[in-house]
Parts: sequence; C-alpha cells; structure tokens
Amino acid sequence: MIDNAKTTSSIKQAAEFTGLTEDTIRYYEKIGLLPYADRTASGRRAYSKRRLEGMVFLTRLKSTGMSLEEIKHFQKLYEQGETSLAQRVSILVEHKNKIENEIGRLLETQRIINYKIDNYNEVLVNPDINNTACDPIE
Amino acid sequence: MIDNAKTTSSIKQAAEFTGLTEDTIRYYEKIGLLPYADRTASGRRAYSKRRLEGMVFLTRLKSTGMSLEEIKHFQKLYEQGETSLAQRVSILVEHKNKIENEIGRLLETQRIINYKIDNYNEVLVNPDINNTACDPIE
DNA sequence: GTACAACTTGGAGCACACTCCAGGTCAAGA
DNA sequence: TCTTGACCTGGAGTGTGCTCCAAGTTGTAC
Repeated sequence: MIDNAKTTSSIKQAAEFTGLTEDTIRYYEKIGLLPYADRTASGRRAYSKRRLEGMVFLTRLKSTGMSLEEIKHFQKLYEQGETSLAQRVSILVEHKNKIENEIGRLLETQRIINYKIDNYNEVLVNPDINNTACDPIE
Repeated sequence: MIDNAKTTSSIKQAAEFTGLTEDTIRYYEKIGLLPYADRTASGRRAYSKRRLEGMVFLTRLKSTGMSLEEIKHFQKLYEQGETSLAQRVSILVEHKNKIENEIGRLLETQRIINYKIDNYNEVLVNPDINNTACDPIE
C-alpha cells in the first residue's frame, strides 16, 4: 500500500499554524464562527490546508478589529453560496474602509507621541526646561 | 464684581469634549486612571482645559491599543514627578513601536482584502469563473 | 417654594472573547 | 496489556472595560 502524503492536520497543528489556541479553535467552532470541522473515524478534527488558510484569514479579520459576531455573519453568508456574493463584497469594502480610518488614527497618534518623546528628551537633557508637553496625558 | 470667564467644565462638557461617557469618566477616576478631579464647593467635578486635553491624549493611548492598566501605570509615574521621566519616555517609545507594528499589520491585511475584493468583482461580472479567492476566509 | 434636571456615591450587572476543567475516548509505544 | 498523552464534549469561570441603577444632593427656572 502506498504511503499517501498526509493531507490533513490535527487541532494541535492547526493551532500552531494559525497562532490560535486549541481551546479557541474549538470555541470558534462551537459558536458557529468556524464551520463544523471534518473528523477522523475516531472523531478527531482533521483540517485541510485550505481550511487552515481560511482560519488564518479569519484571524486577520479579528486582529484588524472585526468582531466575532461580524466574522460569523460573513462565514454564514459564505455558506449560503453565491447569492450572497455582493453582500460579502460590501462587507469587505466596509472593513477595508474601517482599516483605512484606523491607519489614519494610528499615524496621527504616532505623530503626537513622537512630538512628546522629543519634548521629554529635551527635558532629560536640560531638566530646567519643565516642558508642559511632558504632562501625563495632554 | 467682575464676571470672570468660566475656566472649568462640568463632567457633561468633559464627556462631549473627549467622546467618553460621563460614566466612563467617573469609572476611570474610580480605578485611578484619572487623578481625583477637582470639585466645586458643592462636590461636582470641575475640569480645567489642561485636564480635558489630558483626557483626550489618554483616549488616544486607549484607542491605539494601550490597556487601562498600562495607562494607569503611566499616570502613576507622572504623579511620582520627574524621577520617572526616563521611564515614561521608554513607555512612549515602546508604544510608538507597537503602533508601527500595528500599522504594518493593517496595511498587509488591507492588501489581502483588496486582492479578495478584486477577485469577488471578477466573479460578479463573470459568475462562471468560480474563483477560489472568494472563499470565506482564506 | 416647587419642580425638574444635573449631578453625586457605591455597588451590581453585562458583553465580549476567551480559558479552564471534569470526565471520558482513543492511539501508539514499551 | 499497560501507560501516556492527545484528543473529545459540555459547561463553568475569568478578565477587561464598561454600563446601569438606586438613593441622595444641588442648581435653576418658573
């Protein structure tokens, strides 16, 4: 018998691949965010490469501020098939815009923090300045 | 008697200025994230312009991913006076780096989402393509 | 002076996203 | 065969960050 290359991964390998914990993966499946995973004959989860990549994209959406409820909604739309295509595009476009706004806010804060760091360094060099830009939060 | 220009704001005005709710402002004070606010003779909170600007900077730190515990720590360092200057700079530098990484992650995700949107649009124009890049999460 | 709104406090409750646990099954090596 | 450990399920518990509420006080407009 030919030793077929293994084509699926255990939950442990899925956790390593995605950076999620095994508990989190089971939790996501439980709440319907991830589709019910295929199982081996003995009932253990077996993930295809494609599913693993799907999970990575999902963690991307999460790490860029999409809530589990929204991700779950997106997943459910996918399961409805191609009738939901336009709706899925609009969710992605909206999320893209949200990311754009977020990047803008981060850049602005970065600018402000840089300004503060400069002021702090001035005061560190010359403690007599007593620069108000060093105030805790201002 | 001269009608002095009002120099302090009520909690309601502070909420409007910062975008926080009144409850949240009181909560932040309660947990020590904000210093105990000055009060009027009758016990109501009265914020100076400087304090309001401090609160805005705080909400910036929060909205860019700093936890309340970290912000509180920063505030406590400030209250310790100038001996904590160097420590405060290093917190700001670290947060700046965190923001930089976050921006990188957002840009990367934006790129991926754009790629997906393009693929979706192709499928919407020509439904026979059945492009796998439209998969839910991949 | 009498409403009514805007505050005050302390403390309870809640939403989100996990995280942990008990008690059981299954697989593989010594 | 026995042990070890990876996995399973259902459900309880946790941390963070609010959010709401009750009961009381104060300020203002009529």
